[in-house]
Amino acid sequence: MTDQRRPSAGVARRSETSRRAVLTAAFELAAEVGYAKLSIEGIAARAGVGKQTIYRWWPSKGAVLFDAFLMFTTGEPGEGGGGEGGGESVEEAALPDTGDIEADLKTVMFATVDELNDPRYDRTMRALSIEIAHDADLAALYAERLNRPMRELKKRRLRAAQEAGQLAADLDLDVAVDLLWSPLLVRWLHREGPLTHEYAAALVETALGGMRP
Amino acid sequence: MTDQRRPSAGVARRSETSRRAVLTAAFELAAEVGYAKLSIEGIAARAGVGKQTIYRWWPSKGAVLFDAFLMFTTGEPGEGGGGEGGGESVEEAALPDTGDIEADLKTVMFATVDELNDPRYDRTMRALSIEIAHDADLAALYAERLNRPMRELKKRRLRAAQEAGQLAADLDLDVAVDLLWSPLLVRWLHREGPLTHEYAAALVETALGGMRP
Amino acid sequence: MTDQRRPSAGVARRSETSRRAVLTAAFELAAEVGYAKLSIEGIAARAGVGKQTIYRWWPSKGAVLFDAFLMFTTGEPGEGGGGEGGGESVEEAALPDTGDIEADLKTVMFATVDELNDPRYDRTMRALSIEIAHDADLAALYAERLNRPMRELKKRRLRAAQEAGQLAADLDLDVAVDLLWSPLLVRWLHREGPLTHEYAAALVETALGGMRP
Amino acid sequence: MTDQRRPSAGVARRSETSRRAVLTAAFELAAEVGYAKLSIEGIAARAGVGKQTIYRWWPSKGAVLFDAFLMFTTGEPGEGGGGEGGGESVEEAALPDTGDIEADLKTVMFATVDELNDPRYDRTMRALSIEIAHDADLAALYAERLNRPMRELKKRRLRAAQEAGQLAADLDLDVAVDLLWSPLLVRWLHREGPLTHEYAAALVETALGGMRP
DNA sequence: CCCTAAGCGAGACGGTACGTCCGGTCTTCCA
DNA sequence: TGGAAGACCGGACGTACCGTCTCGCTTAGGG
Repeated sequence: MTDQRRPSAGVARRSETSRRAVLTAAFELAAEVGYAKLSIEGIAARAGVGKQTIYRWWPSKGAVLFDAFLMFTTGEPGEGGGGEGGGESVEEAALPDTGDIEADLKTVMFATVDELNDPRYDRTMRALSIEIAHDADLAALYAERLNRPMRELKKRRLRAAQEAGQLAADLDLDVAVDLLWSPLLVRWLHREGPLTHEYAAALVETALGGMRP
Repeated sequence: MTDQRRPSAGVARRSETSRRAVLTAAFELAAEVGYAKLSIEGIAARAGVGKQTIYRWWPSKGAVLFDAFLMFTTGEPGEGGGGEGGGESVEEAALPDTGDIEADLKTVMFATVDELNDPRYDRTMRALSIEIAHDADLAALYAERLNRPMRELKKRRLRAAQEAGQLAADLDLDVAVDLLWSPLLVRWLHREGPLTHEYAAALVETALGGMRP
Repeated sequence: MTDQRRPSAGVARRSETSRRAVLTAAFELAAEVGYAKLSIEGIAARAGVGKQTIYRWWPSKGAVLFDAFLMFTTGEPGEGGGGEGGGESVEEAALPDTGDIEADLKTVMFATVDELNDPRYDRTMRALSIEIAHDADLAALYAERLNRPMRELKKRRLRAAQEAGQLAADLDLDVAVDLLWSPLLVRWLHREGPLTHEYAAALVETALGGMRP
Repeated sequence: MTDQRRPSAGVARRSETSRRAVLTAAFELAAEVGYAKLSIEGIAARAGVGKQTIYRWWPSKGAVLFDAFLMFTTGEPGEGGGGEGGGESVEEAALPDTGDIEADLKTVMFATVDELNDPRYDRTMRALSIEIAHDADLAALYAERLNRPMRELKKRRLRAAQEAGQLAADLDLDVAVDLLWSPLLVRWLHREGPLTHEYAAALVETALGGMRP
């Protein structure tokens, strides 16, 4: 997000306490009140922190929210590039692989559906989504730090299936991932209909088999 | 949005002039400054209208934006009144049908891609999308008045292909529509990558043929 | 206030019902909510009258209040010049005359004190006073229609005392009236101290006897 | 008005610059446009200050006006802080004392008359008077901070005359002050007649000599 | 006895100001 | 020197009234 973490050298002593207080407050407020009423003023107050402390370390409300999300989702580190110590949880994770790609995809997508149906996660994720939608910088950050690792995981599972001959050898895995997950996201974000396991299953089946007879 | 048009009875009717001025101002401002700087105060000023006139007839900034979009997209009516005079443009329209479903889908999706790449349309549509994402009422309105007609059109073309034996007889057309268009929307809204004809073509081909070998 | 009453000729038929409803509403609202929250909108609503009916017949909020005061204070007529039929109540009234000017003055001033201490009268009169203080036109009207008759009454009693040799022959009665009543008004309007009979009595005694030894 | 000036403790202290800008703007605007068009919005704009800065430190428009009047009338301090540094100008002042109470009173009252006839002073003072008339809190403040010192000055001169045997030994000086000045105020505020030196002279003479023969 | 013009209630309109909230910046003190 | 505290300017929020302006309706003349 920002630079910081000039390890020793000059001086630089960002308060870890404040950082965590801000991110925690942001995350909780997002879950409680949603995007519309989420204010930097409110975050600072809830965190017991001066507003300047937020402005000093984050460029925008979305950036705070993003870091908060990162902290509570992946291991911890939040933002500093430093950390090979934190991202591991994502790196080490893997999608289930029972050998049956259709079943495994359904398992994962059902989990996504359940998550999006949880009000707390819904509000947080919705707030983040909205920030991303109108802040290109944040979108890039999101793509790189949150979306890319997730997409890698998905592609890894698809690649395994491909190598097992269950998917077409010339399948573009990025397109495949979009084909499966995007409809879920759109239906959720724009509330175009109920987000059910049935819908997710239909997506998997249709995407796998294709629309042709 | 609102009802109005109690033809006689009470009295004092809504000013059509003001209504159009507001919607025009909203549409133009959204295209010019984007969501973040779109204010009711600004719309009122640009429209030469008292703020109360906006608050009187629309429940939220998003509702104004929605009506503006509706007015400039479909024929006219916006919300009240006209009735059977306006919705026709959408109803009467139809997707191209050359007999080749793959080619026709690409044609339509290329057009969508081009639209989303146009900065003016991008800003307007993005503003509307964001409003929809955090206003369930507006989302319902959008689903009903803007999304449903478009989806009907798409499904009509798919149904024709289905009847011609080019698509599976048991294909769920709603799922099919989502499969094709959602990835476009997500990539656009979250700026996950360049929105190109190539990408759209890949989507069509993969969705039609399926991911399996 | 206004002209109206072109008896026949064109047409002109002001609704007496509305006039009274407006004045009653104004008077009651002034007594209930005081000057600060007294609005033409509120008066119209309470009177069940269109705002235009007020703007048509009165030039200002103060004018309405003035007429209301006039109607509920002196007999009735309100404003139309027509009426030699209404002012009589004031004309016919007279201050008490027991032959003892000091006692009589105290009686009258005690009554004034009591009136000003009554919350309902206080609020109404205060609202009117404030309007008068920042509207020269209204001030002129007030001086002519409400203040002058009252002053005449007072001067009449003083003149009687003067003729009876109880007051100096060369006493300027207007100055005398001011000397007696103004301190009461100022103390009341600016809340400079408690408005008591004692204070009124002291005023009368000092004014009569003078400040010299 | 307000307290403030917690010298150390918390932090962030009030801007003296803003305070003076607000009071200056209020004073000038009151003199220029009068009570009716005096708005907090206007004061803030003219002072180059955020509205919140006014709302933060003053409870009402009248309070601002009062402080403005205080600052431009007595030395300076306005309300908070300074303390013993400001009130002196009034304390040290004194009414003229030539030994002739009648002449001295006329001198002072002529000055008052001239002041009230000055349009700038008239508008300012009228605005303040009106605010006082409908705000009891402000009235108390006014009585204490502006009226009391002035009254003290007047009583001091009257007391000197009393000790010199020119006034009755048992004269209530407060009543005497009211007797002399209130008629001036009422005639001015309600515009009951021309405010002339003649009128003031008549007041002094009548009050001194009494109404009796 | 109808016709017509007014007054009427209702209330929308373009505006101004209200008092509040928040965004970002700046300043002061403490640790 | 980073951080808490919070004042500051700016500007949008949503509300309340202002004074003006249609609307249809009602009603009282004059034809």
